[in-house]
Amino acid sequence: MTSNVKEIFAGDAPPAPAALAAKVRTLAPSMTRSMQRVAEAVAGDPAGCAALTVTGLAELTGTSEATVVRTARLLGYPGYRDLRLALAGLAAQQQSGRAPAVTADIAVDDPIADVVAKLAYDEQQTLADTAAGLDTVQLGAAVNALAGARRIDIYGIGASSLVGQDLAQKLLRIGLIAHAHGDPHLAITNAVQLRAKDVAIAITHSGSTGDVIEPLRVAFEHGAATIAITGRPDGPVSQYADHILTTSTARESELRPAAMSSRTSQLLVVDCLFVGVAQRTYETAAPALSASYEALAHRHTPRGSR
Amino acid sequence: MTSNVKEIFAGDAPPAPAALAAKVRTLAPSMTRSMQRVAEAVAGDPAGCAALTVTGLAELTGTSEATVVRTARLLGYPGYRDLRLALAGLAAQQQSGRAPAVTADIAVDDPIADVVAKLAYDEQQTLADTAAGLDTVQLGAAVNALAGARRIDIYGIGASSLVGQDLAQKLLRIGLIAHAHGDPHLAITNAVQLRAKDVAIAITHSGSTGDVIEPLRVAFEHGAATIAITGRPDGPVSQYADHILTTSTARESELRPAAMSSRTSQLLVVDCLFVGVAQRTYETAAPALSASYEALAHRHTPRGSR
DNA sequence: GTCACATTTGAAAGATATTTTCAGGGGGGT
DNA sequence: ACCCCCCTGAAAATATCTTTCAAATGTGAC
Repeated sequence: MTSNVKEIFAGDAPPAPAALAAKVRTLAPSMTRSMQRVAEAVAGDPAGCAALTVTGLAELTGTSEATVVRTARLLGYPGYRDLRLALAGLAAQQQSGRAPAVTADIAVDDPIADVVAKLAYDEQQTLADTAAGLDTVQLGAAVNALAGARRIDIYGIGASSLVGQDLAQKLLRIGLIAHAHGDPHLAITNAVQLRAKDVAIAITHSGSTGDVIEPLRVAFEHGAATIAITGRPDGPVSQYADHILTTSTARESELRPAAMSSRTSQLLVVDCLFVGVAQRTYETAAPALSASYEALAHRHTPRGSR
Repeated sequence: MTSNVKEIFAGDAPPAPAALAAKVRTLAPSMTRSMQRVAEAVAGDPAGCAALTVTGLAELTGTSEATVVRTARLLGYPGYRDLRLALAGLAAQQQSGRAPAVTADIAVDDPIADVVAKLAYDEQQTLADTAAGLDTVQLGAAVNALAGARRIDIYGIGASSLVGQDLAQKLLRIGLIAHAHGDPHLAITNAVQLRAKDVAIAITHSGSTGDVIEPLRVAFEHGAATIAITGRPDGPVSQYADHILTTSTARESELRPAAMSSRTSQLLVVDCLFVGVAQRTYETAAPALSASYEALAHRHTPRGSR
């Protein structure tokens, strides 16, 4: 047990996960020259070495396969194959570690990969914020109103109009009578028809979009239950809303208009409403959901279905 | 470039690091039964599988070595060896990183607070998967095509129609000529007008929505650049797409229809396209962006606007 | 300075693991 | 019920990894 380093480590160390760099430093002194070259390469560029075969690494370091294997053994692995796996793991960890560079604003010269990462991160953040800030009592009340509604009118303009359409589509699919209005005049004309047992929903990020507030006011005054989905719960729209659902406001930048995160936020709220209503009306919703799915099936060409 | 998934991925995607779970879900539908077993094992226990040899994994899944290799290829790796390395990386990331907060399906009797939490979590997951699985090379090419386009036509039906409208709205706002078509017949009628320098975009989660594929085919045959945003890159729609942008597929349940996560995924892709184009055309886009913002200001009642 | 010994090193043989080939079998369509 | 196509796994072919062994190199003693 004198000079054989291999024996010192025998049996004790399960292959090292991330302690590899440290182990290299620890053991370097006890290594022969060519082994040190290998260890150095491995510690210096785990990702690159993980991509190499024994022969490749041997050539890169100007040594032989045997030396590479000996080095792997010395580091505590049964063979080169296992060292390679550990190397891949290490590389992945290192890479994921330096991820949080994405918090910065999107710049004009950002490579496309950064844009993807930053957008995804921002939207995830928006979702978390929205979920955290959503008042479940208000949400529950809104769901109740919707579940028993005779008719549902939804008002939204611009980007919010699409969110309204999304909600209307979903509610229709579970058998409710919902309509999304894009045109402010038609919206008001229709709002006049509403009465108790009906529900009106206004979607406006700013909380002060006149074209959306007006129809909600009319609905409110005619006795319908009213819901506001807005990022400004203190805005004018709230005057006429029985239930206020707050969406989150994320910082915006030139290349990332507010419309993006408000849309994400609004959609989450809308999904929550939908699922809540679907739960409440499960008896009728379940068959309706599968029915609409079946009806669409023939619209898809058979190929690629398996 | 028809139905061969291998070719679709050839050359473009360097083996995925953390996108693996997402990729498994994306490609699972196009897999054969035994391949699915392998993919399932791999996605379910990356660490465990990384420790296995081809033969071991074949035995574990009750299949043959050949099938394991085939699965690895389908997932975008040159062979099993490389899949194994990626697996080791994934395992390392998982272990070092986050708690794998398991999300149960949304149940009928879930309290509303749980619904909010689960939906938010699922959508965050969808975003992460989409970002990880998005091919930035394809994305860059698509952005290039859009940035120089004379005219842009967008096809989407049902839920995807809203995504198309969202994209059209955004592109219009930075001075591009974009139109989202909801009606299949009008879409085809318009597609005939397209020629080189024009871009056609088809949005379909299933990749096999005839009403969307047809106009894309027409556009393709008239020499327009074509982009497909789909969850099934091996689907029929890809035949006529110069650039394929893959959206992620999340598991769905009765109360959480696939439409929800596919919409989230599609919107992220669309946002990436938009920001990419805005970067590329910054000179004209920047003034256009602020101009449209100013134009809207008077539509908001003064109170609560700041 | 030279010899003897111990140690390191790489070439090549040997053992595993991976990939490819190919023929039999099962499922879906007509 | 039949046929065709495509999936599937056994086995051959190849690549990769491991071991062996002899030559080369360095080290210390005389």
